Amino acid sequence: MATITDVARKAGVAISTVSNIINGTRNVSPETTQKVLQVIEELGYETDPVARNMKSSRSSMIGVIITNYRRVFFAPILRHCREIAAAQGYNLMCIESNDDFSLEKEYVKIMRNNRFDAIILDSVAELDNEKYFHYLRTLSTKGKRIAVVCIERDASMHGLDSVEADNYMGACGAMDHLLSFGCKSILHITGPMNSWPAERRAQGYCDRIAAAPGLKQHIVFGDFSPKSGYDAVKKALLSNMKLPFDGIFSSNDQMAIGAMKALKELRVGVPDDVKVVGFDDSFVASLIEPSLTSVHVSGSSIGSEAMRMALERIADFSRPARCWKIETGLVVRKSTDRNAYIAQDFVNW
Amino acid sequence: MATITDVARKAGVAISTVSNIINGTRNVSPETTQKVLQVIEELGYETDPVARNMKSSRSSMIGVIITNYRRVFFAPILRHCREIAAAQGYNLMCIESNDDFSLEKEYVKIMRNNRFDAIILDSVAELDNEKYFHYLRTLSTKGKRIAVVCIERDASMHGLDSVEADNYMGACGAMDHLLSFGCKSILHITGPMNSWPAERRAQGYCDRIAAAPGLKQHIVFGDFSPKSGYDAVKKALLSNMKLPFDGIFSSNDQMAIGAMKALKELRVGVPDDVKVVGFDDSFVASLIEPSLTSVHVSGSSIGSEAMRMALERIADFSRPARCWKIETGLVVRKSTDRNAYIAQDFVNW
DNA sequence: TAGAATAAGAAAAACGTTTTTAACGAGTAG
DNA sequence: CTACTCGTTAAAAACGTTTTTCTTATTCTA
Repeated sequence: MATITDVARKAGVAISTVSNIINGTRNVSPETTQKVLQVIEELGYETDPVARNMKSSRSSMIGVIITNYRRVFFAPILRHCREIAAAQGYNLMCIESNDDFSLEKEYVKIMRNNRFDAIILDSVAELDNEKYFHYLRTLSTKGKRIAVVCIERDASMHGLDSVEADNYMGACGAMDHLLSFGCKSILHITGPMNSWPAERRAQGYCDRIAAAPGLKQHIVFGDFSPKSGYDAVKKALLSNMKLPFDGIFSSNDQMAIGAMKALKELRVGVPDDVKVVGFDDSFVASLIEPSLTSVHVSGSSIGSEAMRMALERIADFSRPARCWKIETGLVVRKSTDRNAYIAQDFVNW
Repeated sequence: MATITDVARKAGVAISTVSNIINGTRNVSPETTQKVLQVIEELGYETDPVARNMKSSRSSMIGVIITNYRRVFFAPILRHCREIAAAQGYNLMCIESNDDFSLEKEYVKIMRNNRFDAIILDSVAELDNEKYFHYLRTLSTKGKRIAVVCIERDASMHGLDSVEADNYMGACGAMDHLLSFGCKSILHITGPMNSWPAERRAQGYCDRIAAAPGLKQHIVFGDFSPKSGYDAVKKALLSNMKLPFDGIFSSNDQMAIGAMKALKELRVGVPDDVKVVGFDDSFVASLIEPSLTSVHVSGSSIGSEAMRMALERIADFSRPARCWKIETGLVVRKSTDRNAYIAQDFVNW
């Protein structure tokens, strides 16, 4: 591997001159530039990113920490993060925390120590974990500055840029949809306890139940996995002789599908006996039969907005933190309305 | 951030002594060790990985390049890669090439320049791309040594460690299964052209068709996306009045599910009119209705074996390259056999 | 035309480590 | 008592950049 020294020597100029040409740091005469560029070409020289990082504390790397690769929801987020980052010369590096806070912290530290320029973080931390969020905040304030953007939660009160889908309103919309069919008993299958979106969705459920005269909460705890949705229904149905609910609002699609699987095994009709609504509108929603009504969350928007925020933050660390809310929208399919039809459904997959 | 110099000064020893203690490079007297360790604790010193990398060309990072996050198949691979790597103190960093060879090359280069210690690579390169594989080979032979392990293809003839599912035999098994039901016309939906597993699976299909008296090839090209499976069936059925096939062998589950969706819309019964077999046995296979018969490929084995190979390679760059074959197995579900039953199906999800 | 301002390039100092080489006693053998 | 090894520790040289400071030559202004 040729080094900058080799280039300088072969071109007969000083090292600093080569550096200035590469980075456009200072004026260099056209002739010198020309010659150096040619030598760089000849030698196939590439700047060593590690040495550059060492000296300038820029790595050109942006890290994304997601909770779980199994959640198909993350695919479009990562895709768009990468695309936006690449357009500005940044390289994406992704890791999964496996819903484990200590693993998340470990990777944040690794990225900090390696001077990543930004971190897009889908955290599982409690939102009132003052100490942790303060620590995250220091990453963008003290010394080497690392832009931190939270996704799927609003951490702007902690001084962190955030991008979040409007999970609460999405849940309300889903509930309104079920209620509009006259559902009298709606089961909610939650996500894992440490998921902020899951918490917001549950809150929407609770509020709508509270506002509907005569309706009672019926909650089963899940963990976003299909199996937990399946188990939730099996459990609820085994303990009762007659059908204890006529609607299901699931905190994500994958559990909703598990739930529908269980219903089918138990010969319960969807949407006739039970109407089911999922969340995320991930690709599986349009694939299964009956297709799944779901709250659409634009992963691509989350990904690109989060990355845009990160890049803006890198450009200016002084502006105040913002939270970008992404609108959700209900996509009605056959799991609630047997006549629903969407022309170009799952066209993106 | 405290540096090693701060530690040395405060402990009243030389920098090299501190380094030796941290890395266990040389004997240091117990008293000195004790004192230095204490100072490290007090100062909260952490070794700067960038500086270490600069000097020693070890980054403690292992990169994984997968083709596409949308393929749910990758989740367990990544999970297990991370776990095995973490046990030895390595950090995983993952990126998707989006099935794009130039992007793949770019990321290989980035990982090389950043001195990643190993790269687990799901390449989309043509297997006869001598130049590229030779380049990959040089990464582990010349200068700074980077262990390269290919997954989902056998690149051992190019001197690269490989881990690969036995896609060919898996495909043969799937075909034998369909043939055992007396299927007379089997449609194959392929994966993308640049996917080696897809190529092997197609080869298994072709060979079994050739060996079966009176059967003809019937191939539609897909790209692993559900939509392409859906389109494949729609196209095949629109052009014919009567059902042109009684079996479908799809190169992955996601296309098989798209195909089944199309069949359902066209009121074709599965498994009665058409029997469907997928590949990968991903979590969606057990979720849909009817559940999907699929060739099981252990993503967890691929992930952990690949990482193990990488770690062994790091420990010894001289041994010859190997290819580890992962056995596949058919998981029979209701898309081929209406009476199939699996007790703890999709228990892992 | 003297003196200052400007431009281009060179030299050198860092960044925080690892690793090689050197230094210094103390113990041991001849 | 010299010479040698051995066990510790210190000193210094890298690793490949960026960036600050220093030269030198050239142009501009009064």
